[in-house]
Amino acid sequence: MSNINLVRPTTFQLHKILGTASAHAKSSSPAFILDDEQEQAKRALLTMRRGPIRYRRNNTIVCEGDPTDYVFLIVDGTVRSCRTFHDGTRSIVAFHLIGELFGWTDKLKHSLSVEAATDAMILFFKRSVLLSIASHEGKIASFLLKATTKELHRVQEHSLLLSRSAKCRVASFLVDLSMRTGNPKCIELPMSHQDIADHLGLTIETVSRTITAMQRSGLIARASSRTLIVLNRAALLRMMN
Amino acid sequence: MSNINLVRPTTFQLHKILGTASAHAKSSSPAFILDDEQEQAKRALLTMRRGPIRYRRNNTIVCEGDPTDYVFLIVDGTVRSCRTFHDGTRSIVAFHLIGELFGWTDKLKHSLSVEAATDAMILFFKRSVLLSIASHEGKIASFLLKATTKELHRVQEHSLLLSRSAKCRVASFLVDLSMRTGNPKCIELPMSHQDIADHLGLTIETVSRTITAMQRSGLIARASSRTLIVLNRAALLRMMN
DNA sequence: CGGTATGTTGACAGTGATCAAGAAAGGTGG
DNA sequence: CCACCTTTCTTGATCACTGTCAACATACCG
Repeated sequence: MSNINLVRPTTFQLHKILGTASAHAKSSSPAFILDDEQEQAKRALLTMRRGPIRYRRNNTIVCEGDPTDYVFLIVDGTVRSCRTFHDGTRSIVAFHLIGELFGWTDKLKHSLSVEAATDAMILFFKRSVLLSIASHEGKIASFLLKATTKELHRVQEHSLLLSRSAKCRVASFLVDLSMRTGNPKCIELPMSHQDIADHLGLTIETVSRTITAMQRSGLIARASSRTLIVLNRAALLRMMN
Repeated sequence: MSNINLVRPTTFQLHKILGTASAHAKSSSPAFILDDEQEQAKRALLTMRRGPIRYRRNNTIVCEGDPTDYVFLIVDGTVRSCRTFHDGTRSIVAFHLIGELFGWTDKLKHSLSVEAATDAMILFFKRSVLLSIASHEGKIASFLLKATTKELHRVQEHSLLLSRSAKCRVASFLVDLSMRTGNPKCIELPMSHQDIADHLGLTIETVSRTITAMQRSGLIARASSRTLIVLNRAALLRMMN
């Protein structure tokens, strides 16, 4: 774990983040934790936080094989969970955006590396403490279970994506990203094309060609190098099949 | 949910299954639930079971879109979690073997279909009941969290597999299956080649060719149409990279 | 024993990878 | 603000892995 820089966030920021996380969780599922329980869970979490620590782009937050002492919450930025194979190829299992909790496991060692895809601020929670609190605090247990369940859904959908065509993969990725960031019309890519390629099981050339093709067909336009404008959402959705 | 036949299992069978499930969970992770808590969790689960129901091979247990009223435990057989796309292609996200709990979600509707890959016996647990018990019974909450975490790990590894070569995918699948069934030397395939192909994002022809190639290289032998003998495990592991 | 489902093998085609070159973007120091 | 350098992205030509189509073989089952 290589901590580049240590920054104290304002209490306002923390509450904003945790608020974002729970609001997000609530909207996509039936009543799972009551609102006052959410509040209690939040307060309990805040008292046991460590950090946040600031990471520069492409720095490693944890390596594969590191002990699973901490769970992470993204205060700012985008991170990638990935593995680099012996032949040098890399696969990115998931991107995690602002407000998301990740890195939970019941293993002793992390099975994936976690790296900052952009400059990022990360809050740390000691896993053992989280676990012991969860054992007698139903709200924390529910919070953990919900975060894990949501992550499971996300990875399931991603695994389904990987056996489809390059066009479908890129279209799905862009639509999904626009949904997650909450702006369906304008897609700000926080990661490089290489990161996208490694996430979709494609090469950077194929990603580039696919996006260029979408542009030529009038589905999207480029506002800047990493900002896409959705011109024909219906056609984009059709491309996902 | 189409229940073909209803069979009452012996108490012996039930305890065997739940015993298997917890022994399995225990071996692959650090102390998470104490043993007596495991026992209590088991007993609590047993009192709220429904079924088991018997399903014939290829019958549907739940359809994508069905309400998520129940969570499932496999008493016997192998099931597949899958999705069929508009163009008729099918992808299998995961196979679930005897003793595994699956189908947990925080959504209102199942996002995947669940089908019997072999004749199977399934125990049902009402999700709402499980959830309300979990809110004040730490053991059940831990049980659920652990099952979900384990499933998340499995799907993560699978998504990593899908961006690798056909040879690597098939080799990894066979090795993984031999580990899960607990017999590293003899692989009894409970599912068809078509199922394997749909799981690995390949065609049935490629799966067939790859297995034939392994046989010709002396890595494996065929005892019967669906039973493989591992002759050179080291080479098989090397093929996984 | 015959019929259907499942698996195997070959010939060929296509999607996406690889290799290579160049263009654009971003960052740094003068 | 510009020159310079590095990183990232784009585009083209070619290749290879895996898919497609077709025919046949084998297993399974009433």
